[in-house]
Amino acid sequence: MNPMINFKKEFAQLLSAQVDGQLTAEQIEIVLEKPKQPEHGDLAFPCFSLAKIFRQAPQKIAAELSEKISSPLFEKVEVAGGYVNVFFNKETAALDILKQVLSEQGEFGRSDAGTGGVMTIDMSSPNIAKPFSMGHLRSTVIGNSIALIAEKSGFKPFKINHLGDWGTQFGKLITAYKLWGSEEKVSQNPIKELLSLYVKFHEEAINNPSLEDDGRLWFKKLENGNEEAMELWTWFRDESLKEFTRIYDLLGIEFDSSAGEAFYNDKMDRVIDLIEEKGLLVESDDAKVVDLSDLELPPCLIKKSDGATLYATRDLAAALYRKENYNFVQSLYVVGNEQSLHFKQLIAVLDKMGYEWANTMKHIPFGMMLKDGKKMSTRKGKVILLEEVLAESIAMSAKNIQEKNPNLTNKDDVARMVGVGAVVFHDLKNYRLNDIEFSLEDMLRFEGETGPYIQYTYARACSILRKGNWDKSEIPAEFPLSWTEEWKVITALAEFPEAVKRAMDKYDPSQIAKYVIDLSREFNKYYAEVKILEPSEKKPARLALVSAVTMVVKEGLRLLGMEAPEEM
RNA sequence: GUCUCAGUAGCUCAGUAGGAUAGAGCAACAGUUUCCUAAACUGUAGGUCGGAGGUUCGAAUCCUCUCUGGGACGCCA
Repeated sequence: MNPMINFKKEFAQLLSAQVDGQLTAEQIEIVLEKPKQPEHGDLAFPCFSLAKIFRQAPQKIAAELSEKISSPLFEKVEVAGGYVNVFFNKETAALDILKQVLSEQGEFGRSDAGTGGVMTIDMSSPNIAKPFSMGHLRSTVIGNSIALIAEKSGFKPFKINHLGDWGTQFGKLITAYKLWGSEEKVSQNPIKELLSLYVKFHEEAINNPSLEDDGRLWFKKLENGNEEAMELWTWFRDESLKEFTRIYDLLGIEFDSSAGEAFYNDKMDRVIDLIEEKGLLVESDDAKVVDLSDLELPPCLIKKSDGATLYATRDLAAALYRKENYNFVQSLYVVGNEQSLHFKQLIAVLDKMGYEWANTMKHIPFGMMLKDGKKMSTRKGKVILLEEVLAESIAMSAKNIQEKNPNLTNKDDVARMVGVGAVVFHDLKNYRLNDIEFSLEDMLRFEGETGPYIQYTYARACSILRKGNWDKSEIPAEFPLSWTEEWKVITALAEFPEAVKRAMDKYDPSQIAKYVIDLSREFNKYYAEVKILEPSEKKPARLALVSAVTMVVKEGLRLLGMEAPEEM
């Protein structure tokens, strides 16, 4: 239980008892707000809605209410404008919060809201034979963070890397390889060579449209198990996975399943049969579709005129497979914004098929990584490689360490944590749906609201604890403090559980990132203002506070998929 | 054309189940280290919240219209 909730509940109950039954404590709790200005206290009740009911000026109501509110939890109740503002008893509140954080440590903020239900998360899903681009980073880190937040919220996350290892693109690639490729070149530098073949295919296809037909033909052969096609496909796939694994290792991300699109090849007929059985399959221009016009959606294409399957068919098969094998209570798809229509159609088809669990599937869209204000296109070879960006970021971080802390023992490790952290945090700190204009300069900025800033805050706090010989298992029984300087840090700590809840409710890791920025800012101000290690009767309590900060910052970073170096 | 997402300080963004004086970071300028890591902190400057109506005691937040930009819209994924 979040300690702040006690204060909120107390205030709401006291108010409720004074309003002639016009508002319940629960209703009041919802409208209670945290004032923006610290001089307005810690919690405020706006009286405007009561003004109508009682036909009195809100200021007058507030004044009357304030006289009747008193509790040992509050040190002061004031009236300002139409608000009743209360100030918490800092000693009591601080003690409650610190004791809780220090005893729960990394468990602080955990909830059982998910009641152990399985949440599948379709994420990352890079395309085989294409480089791992900055675009895929978003799905990967957002999905990973949502999984961590879900676990903390009582779900059982199940991360699925739905590899793009099937589709017409492979027909195109095989065509291009047979025309212009060389085994030697591909072996030497697989991804780069395959990408340039893919790009060349699209360049040539502009003047030679029959290439597209060849591509489709080769894909058809692949679907029919043609030996040559299968051999090439397996080769391309293996080489790609090697590269992807290198990146996932760097990011510290693992999957519970890497069943890609090809995995569902033998599960397609059944889905199509099922759709047909329900009488949903309609023929249209030689293709098979499910009509969705009653929902004002374009029809969902199930089978092409040449009999080959499509993306939607595979996703339907995958949805069915996941429900049957994992029995999810929620199924998330962390996939770009531009595919919203596809997921609307997917859910609509499942709904029409009579699966009541269709509405437990959720598309978690995110904005695009833009280059010069435009979408990046693999076909035109306009991609930015994640691995190169990570390498630059790590190099930059190593350079900083060399300048600022040359005696650091595990330099390489820390450079990796900070370099990777900078890139991950940059991606997660803003609202998911915002487009991001790619800027290496922004990404490698290590000052201000950045990953390194948070990690630095953590390292500084750890340094103090080391010098103060703080034992983190020790929880002092009392803290003889007035808590004026530390009050903002303490309230920031108390807000962590709410940030986790918000992040879960909105499937939005940026809620955690923003929280961790706020907490770090408050701590850094405190650090600049108060000499924590200076001998004083307050020192043990201050160390306890610093210890609590390290625990929450570290846990916040963990939920974002980032590491926290104890020195940097 | 239809649908959809967005427009807040020079730049990047918070703030939206309506609430008090719209907040940060970067960039600019001025400071802070004999003292716990200056990847930090303090201060100055910077705004008709795209525009116009409307609802309301109260609107960046809700409704309508409008302008601008991104994206999607059947045989790619």
